[in-house]
Formats: sequence, structure tokens, C-alpha cells
Amino acid sequence: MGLRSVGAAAAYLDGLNAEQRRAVEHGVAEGAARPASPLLIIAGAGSGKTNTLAHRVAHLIVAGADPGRILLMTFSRRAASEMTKRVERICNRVLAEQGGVRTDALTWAGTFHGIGARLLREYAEQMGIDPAFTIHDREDAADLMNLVRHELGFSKTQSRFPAKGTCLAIYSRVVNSTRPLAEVLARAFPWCGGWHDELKQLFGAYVEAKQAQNVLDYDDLLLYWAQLITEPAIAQDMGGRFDHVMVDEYQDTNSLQASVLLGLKPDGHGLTVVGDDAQSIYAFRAATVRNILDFPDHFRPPAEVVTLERNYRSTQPILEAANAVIGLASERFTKNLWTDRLSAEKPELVSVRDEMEQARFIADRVLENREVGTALKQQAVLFRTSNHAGPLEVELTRRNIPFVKFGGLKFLDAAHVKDLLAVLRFAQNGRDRIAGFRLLQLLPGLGPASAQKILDRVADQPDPIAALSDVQAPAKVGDAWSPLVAMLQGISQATWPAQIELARLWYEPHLERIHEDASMRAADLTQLEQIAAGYSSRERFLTELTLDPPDATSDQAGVPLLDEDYLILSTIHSAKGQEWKAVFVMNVVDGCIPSDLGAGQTEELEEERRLLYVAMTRAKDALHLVTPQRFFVHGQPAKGDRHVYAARTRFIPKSVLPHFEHVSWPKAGPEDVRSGAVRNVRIDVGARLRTMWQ
DNA sequence: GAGGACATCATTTTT
DNA sequence: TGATGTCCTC
Repeated sequence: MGLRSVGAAAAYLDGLNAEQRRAVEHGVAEGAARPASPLLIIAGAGSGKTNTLAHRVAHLIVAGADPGRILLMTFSRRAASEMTKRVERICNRVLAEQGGVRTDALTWAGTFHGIGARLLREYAEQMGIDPAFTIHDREDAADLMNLVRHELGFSKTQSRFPAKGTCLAIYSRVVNSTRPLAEVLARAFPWCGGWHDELKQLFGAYVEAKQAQNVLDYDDLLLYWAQLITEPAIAQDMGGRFDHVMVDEYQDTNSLQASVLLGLKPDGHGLTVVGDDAQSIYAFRAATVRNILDFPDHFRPPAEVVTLERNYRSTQPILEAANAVIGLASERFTKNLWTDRLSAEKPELVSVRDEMEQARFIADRVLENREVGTALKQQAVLFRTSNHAGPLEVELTRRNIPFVKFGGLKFLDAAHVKDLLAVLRFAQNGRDRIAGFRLLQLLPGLGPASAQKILDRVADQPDPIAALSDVQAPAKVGDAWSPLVAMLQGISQATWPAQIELARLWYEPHLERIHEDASMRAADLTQLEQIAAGYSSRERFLTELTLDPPDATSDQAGVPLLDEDYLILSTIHSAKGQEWKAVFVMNVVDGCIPSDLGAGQTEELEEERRLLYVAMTRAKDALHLVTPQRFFVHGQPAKGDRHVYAARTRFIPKSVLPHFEHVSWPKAGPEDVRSGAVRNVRIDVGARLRTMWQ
């Protein structure tokens, strides 16, 4: 495939502005065979980042780069597939014009974790681990942590030991930030400071447990990868598989990910990272904005930096308000966004009485917007935490407005789904105790103690599944035992996806025994089976489902069909990279944004500020920030009227107010039905009262 | 040892 | 509101 005439073919780059074009063409002219020097693209919100990166990848391929040797790492699977599609579209168009053939798909596009899992299976032998390892999601990892916590006797200490989830969060933070435990405790978990030694012991035991069971958690995917790559021969081999390595959303990577990246491409050649320091919102996951700020100086000569400052998304008033908010940040950011999308409409700062009114306001306005032609799908409601959406979900359901919610609870969290997956996971890896523990307890008369005993019995057998048939189950289990053993052995001989059917058929009677609403749950499982059919193997199914769980939930109604219209509800975090015509941000009050939990430390406070900035910059034409004045206290009294008054977020102080239109809603409430004329009448009551006593 | 009934208490965001 | 831990009974 000789060098194509890049210059003549570059008509497809005409739609790009000068800076975007510079980013796309950096180092390509010399020929794609020789990887370009390192490049950092600082891409502001709405500056065409995805488009630019897609064009760069396409441009490389058109110039002769092998798509199979391009590694593209994004923040979510959704972003990865979006990017892949765009690249293919551009390539196909160009190559068709030139009479070329279709490009190969980008085979190495995915998240850091997903790519890590793939590579680790390939290099498993060299690391001395079994390539059939299973991956624990957060919940599984927490369960295992809990098990270990129990065994060490920390579950009944005098004063309360941190809960399993907290322990895992601390562990994860230590791993991802590559900082010592004591420092992490002091900075992020001060209320657990007294447990330093116990935690250390706990984490040691947790790591041993994972190794004994041949399971990896999310963090291990990065940690093992980072360790692997410290071996120069392996680093060279792995890095040599890729000519170009691209990373999106680089501001949200942590130091572990940075070390992987630098291990792959120590001199930076072929490396392109893209991000926006003003949109860094994952510090709680140990992401550090230093990664992106320090990137250029990792290399000699320093990496080339291209800054995209022109915003194509929002109208000028929206952008000005967002700029004003981020302008108060304690750290100066690297750019100033501008746009030529003029508009007379300022974003609205809407004051409502309470959360109920907020829900009504949003529902009303959403419907109004739809009346004038903005589809529900073009509108989104954003919130800081998933539970903020509660009252709104109720209101939308009441009014029959379809919606899909991103963030928060997952399909996979449902007990019955986890049960079925536990069957498959245990079949995949008979040493996965969490899966086995869950599975065994599905049998009637078999509780935690017996489950432990059985798992202990088979754990060190070469084939734990086969060993199950020799196990004497407790008498109470009766004839429920042999179908389980038969099912597991059936699975080991069946092909995929017939295996999941075997598992489901075995599970269904138990489902009916355990749950009241078995029929609804059974429907979920049939759906899961259909999803499973789309994967080539059990291992792939389990891995990808764990790393990329379906992230939308939509109340009782079930997920609407794709061609239906529905409103988007999303956490601000899940809204990253997306845009809508109209955006509503809920609860823009102190205590919600910023969340009152971490408002103490300035670092966390700054992150909350960026969070509001991210939310605001999602809007194209209309932006509404809603501020309920009072909140009902969520807690003990079922229908009590205890409430607290909330103040407008501190991120919009007086100086920023002129950027907003101020609205009270409802405009004329029941307590304020006076007409305008009446309002201008003045009477001096004080004087009259005084005359009464004269 | 299993499983149900009760009390307690909570720190958000996600791969 | 719901998950988690404890106590009690079978």
C-alpha cells in the first residue's frame, strides 16, 4: 500500500478550523510509517474534540497507517464505539473517492480497563497467572473485602470499622494514586485515620485472596498492566505492537494509567493525548490533572501542544456564563473559549419553592419545548447525584413522559441477574469464591457456613467443578444438590451461548422459590440470554459485561425502544462528552453542588466547580439552572415537614449573576395572585394605625 | 446452622 | 429508603 497522495486527498479536512487541522496533520506529512513526535491537544468543551481526534486517526489510516496497529483508549466503551464509527465513516468516504478498499476496523479501541484485560490474558503465562481469570466488579470486590474483613475479626470491633465499600474505596485510591496508605487516609478519608494498621493488614489479605481465587478487580487490570510493563523486554514487545497510541479524556486518567502509557511509548513517539484541564472531574478516582499539565515536559523536546478554543456548541450567553463560573477557579486554566453563535437569550436561573416544584417546572418546560419542536431526546436533565432525580422520576412517570436515566443503579445490580452471572462465572473459574458463595446459597437449606465448607473442600482441587460431584451436601439440601452438579458439568461441555440457557433452566425454579415477582425477573433473564448471544464466548461476555455494564435504567416502564422519543436524565459525570439543545441542571444549591460532604477541602471544592462547568457547557441553545429554596429532610419522619433552607450555589456569587436571567416559578403562585395594577398601590398603614390613638 | 424478624445508620460521582 | 448487622427461633 504505497503512500497515498495525502495532499490531494485532504479535501475531507476542509471542514476543520486551522487549529483542528494542525492537530490532525501533526507529524503525518512525513508519512504514517514514522510515528509523529508526541502531541497534546487541549480541547475545550464543545470545541470539536471527538471530531478532531477521529479525523486524526482517519488521516493516519488514509496516509497508510495500519488500523490494527493503532491503540485508541477512551474513557467509556460508548465513546470508543462512537469514535470507531466516525473514523470508519471518514475513511470509507475518502477511500471510496480514491477507489480504495474498506479499511480494517480499529481492533484496539476501548477503555484502559478493557484493553488491559485483553493484554493481560495474552501475557498471563509470563505473569504466572491463569488466563481464565474472572473479573470482579465493584460489588463483588466489596463482597470479597467483606469476607476477608470478617475472617480477620474486624466486623465486630468496639468502635465501628469502616464498611466494606469504604475499605474498597480506600484500597482503590491507594492503588490508583500510587500514594502511601497513611497519606490517602489523611487526605481523603480522615474519619478512618485510626484504622491504619488494620486496613493495611486487611488489604494484604485481600490481595492474597484474589490471587488464590484467580480473580482480578478493576484496579488490578491497571496495576498488573503497569507492573508488567516495568519489565523492559515486555514493554518493548507490547509497545512495538502499536505504531500510534491515542488517549482521549486524558485529564481524567490517574498516575497508574500515565505510567502504563509512558511504558508503552517511553520517547512519546506516536503518542497523542487529548483532554481539557477545566473538565477534570474524576479526582475521587485518583485522576490527577497533573497528568495532562505535565505531559509536554515528559519529553525532550517537549510535546507539541495544540489548543482548541473555538466552541461550536453553545450560544454566546451560555458560554459567557460558563466562562464566568470557571473564571473564579483558583487555578488559571489554559484557554478561553469563544464562539460566534450569538443569541439574545441568557441562561436562566430559576427559583422554585422546593423539590416538588422543581420537578413540575422541569416537566412543564420539557413539554413546552417539545411543543415548539425540540424532541425529548434533545433535552437533558442533569444532577449531581443519582438520588436527586427521585422526585422528578415520580413526576415524569405520573405524566407519562418517557425517560432514560444514566448513572446510578445498574441492570446488573439486580439480585437475579447477579445470580445467573454467578453461575456462569463459577463455571468459568471454579476458584472464584464470591461467585461460588453466591451460587451455593441459592439452594434451599444451604447457608453461608455450608457454602464455606464446600468451597474449602474443592478449592485446591485441580478441577474444582469436577470435584463438586464428590462432595456430600448437607442433608437438608436433599435432592437439590445433584441438579446443580449436573448443570455445572453440562455447561463445561456445552457450547456458547447454549451454556447460559442451561444455567437459566436450572435457576428458574429457584428464582420462583426466592422471589415473589418471579415472572418479571424471569423476563430480565431471557433478555440477558439474548444479549449473551451477541458475544462470541462466555469469557468475552463476562468480561465485557463487567467492564461495560449497560448503563441506562428507565424506571418500571422498561427501556423504551430506540426509535422512541425519551427525555435524558443523567448524572453530570455520565453526561461527559455529550450535548443537548436544552439542558436543565437540578439543585444548583450549596449542599448539592458543591456536595456538602467534601466541601471542606479546597481541592474537592474546585472539582465541584468544574462539575458545574461541565454541566453548563453541555447546553447548545437553552440552559436552566434550578434552585429549590427548601428541601425536605430525608430521613426518619415518613411525611414530616422538617425542612432546611438552601442557598444558591457559592459558584454563582453576585458578580456572576448578571450572566443569568432570573426567573421565579410558578410566576403567579396561589399566594401571589395580585394583578400588576394592585401591586403599585401604596398605603401607609403605619400612619393610619398611629392616628387610631390620637 | 439456616433463615426470618428487627434495629440501626448511612458520605457521591465510575471503570 | 435500603442495605447491613444482630438476635431469636426452628
